[in-house]
Amino acid sequence: MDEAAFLESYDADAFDRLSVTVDLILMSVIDGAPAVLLTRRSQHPFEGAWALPGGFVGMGESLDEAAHRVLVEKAGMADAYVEQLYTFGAIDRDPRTRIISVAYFALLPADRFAAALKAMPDLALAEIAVPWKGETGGPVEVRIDDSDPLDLAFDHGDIVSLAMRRLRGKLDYSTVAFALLPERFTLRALQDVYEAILDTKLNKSAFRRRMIDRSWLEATGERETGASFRPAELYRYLAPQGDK
Amino acid sequence: MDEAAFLESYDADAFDRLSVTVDLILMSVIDGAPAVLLTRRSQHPFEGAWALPGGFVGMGESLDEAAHRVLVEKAGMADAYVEQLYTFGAIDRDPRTRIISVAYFALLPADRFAAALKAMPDLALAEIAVPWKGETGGPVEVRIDDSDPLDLAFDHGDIVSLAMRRLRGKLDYSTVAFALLPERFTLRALQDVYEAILDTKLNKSAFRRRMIDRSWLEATGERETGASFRPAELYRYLAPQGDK
DNA sequence: GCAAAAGTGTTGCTTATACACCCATGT
DNA sequence: ACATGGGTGTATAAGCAACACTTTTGC
Repeated sequence: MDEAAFLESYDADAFDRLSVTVDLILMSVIDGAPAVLLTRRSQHPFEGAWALPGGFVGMGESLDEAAHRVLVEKAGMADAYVEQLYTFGAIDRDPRTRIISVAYFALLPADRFAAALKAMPDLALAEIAVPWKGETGGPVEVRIDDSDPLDLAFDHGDIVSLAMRRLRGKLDYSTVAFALLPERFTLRALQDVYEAILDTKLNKSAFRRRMIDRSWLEATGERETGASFRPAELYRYLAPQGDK
Repeated sequence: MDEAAFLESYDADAFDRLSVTVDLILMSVIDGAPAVLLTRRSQHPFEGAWALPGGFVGMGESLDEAAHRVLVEKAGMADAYVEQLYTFGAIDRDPRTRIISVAYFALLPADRFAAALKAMPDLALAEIAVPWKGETGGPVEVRIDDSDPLDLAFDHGDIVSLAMRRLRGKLDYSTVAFALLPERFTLRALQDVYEAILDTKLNKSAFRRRMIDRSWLEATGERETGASFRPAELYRYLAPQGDK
């Protein structure tokens, strides 16, 4: 049998087929704290509980395409920095049937949420707190408006914890922080993002030098307005170019 | 309708269901070079081509369980350090039907391959070469016995490239290197692993100090035998304990 | 004694931290 | 003028690479 004939006669049902979803961890830094976008479930299972926005992956779309579709349809965002996080595949993670979830995490500047929150009333922003002072893993706490820590639907609490860990881990050696800021920003705003995610105070001059030496930044020559003190210079993120 | 009734009536076919596989990147360092275990395909598609060992995920097993099953059945290994790498979900990555693949990468000491290679004649070890001298991504070259670079089946070339990049990235800040060495090893052997993966020469004394300062290592007091020169001390990996 | 590799010490450079100080703006 | 945060310089400490050197074994 040649390959064409083989493919012609291939039976896709010879092996089990599973339901596959993508779930989105849409993160930002808001008022000095990391935050994640949640949606209130309107159906069973976990009706009324808070969950990550997600959706089933269709036959005709890649995983990345599905993630972008969910970003638009369920989270009300036009676009964002999106990156695959991890795939969750425990047998009983969903009470309905066997469902595998590919988690994507997305980063957005704080101001990008306003429109979506207004348009879609089942969405809310939750603050993430990292109770473990050390570096290594452990669950995080998620709160909406200073509530008690929420129990998220499914294994979404684990997913958010992993996303938070990944964000911390990538902060220093990658450019993820810039995805959390508007196009122009001050070095102080950049440092605030770092401090919120790492939950520490950083030294001002050391931070400035490190950032400028990396040459990921370009001074625009423009300055902040409206402050009642010396206005700070606005910087812009420079995508790495030569990369050698 | 309450939740029990909802679950009772849930139709798992309301959404598309996809075929899901796990593919294993079984890596080691052999004769001073990174290596990966490949299997020769005996069926269409890509009959005769080299591919990663893999298998379909069944309804009744988690992704991690499926990865371990493939490790045993397809790669002939009893156990190994295994970690999820990435999930590949392009629409046409498999000519048969829509198949999503969750890639796991596994690390083993060089001597653990001999038995499997003998017992399963369709397996082979391929050497990985990293042609790009810089840090960032790019495809790697895979060779069996000094052949020309192989074209692997499916998108397995991309998968191996990503695995190699991940291995490099994790080397410095994690303990993956110890998974590539036997239980007792010399500091020279450890340095050889680092040099093979990073494809650079490292400074001896700086390397020794760095490793010992990390306190991941314990001197056993025993020494190498059989060398015609000063025998080196044997060390053992100490799993991080307090972790604080 | 010689070859070969283990193992140590010293020096200098690069990078991070602490802290003091000056600068520019609105009130 | 002064309060406030932006921005810069310097001094000290920590970490790392280069290199020379000493030690221990088999032959």
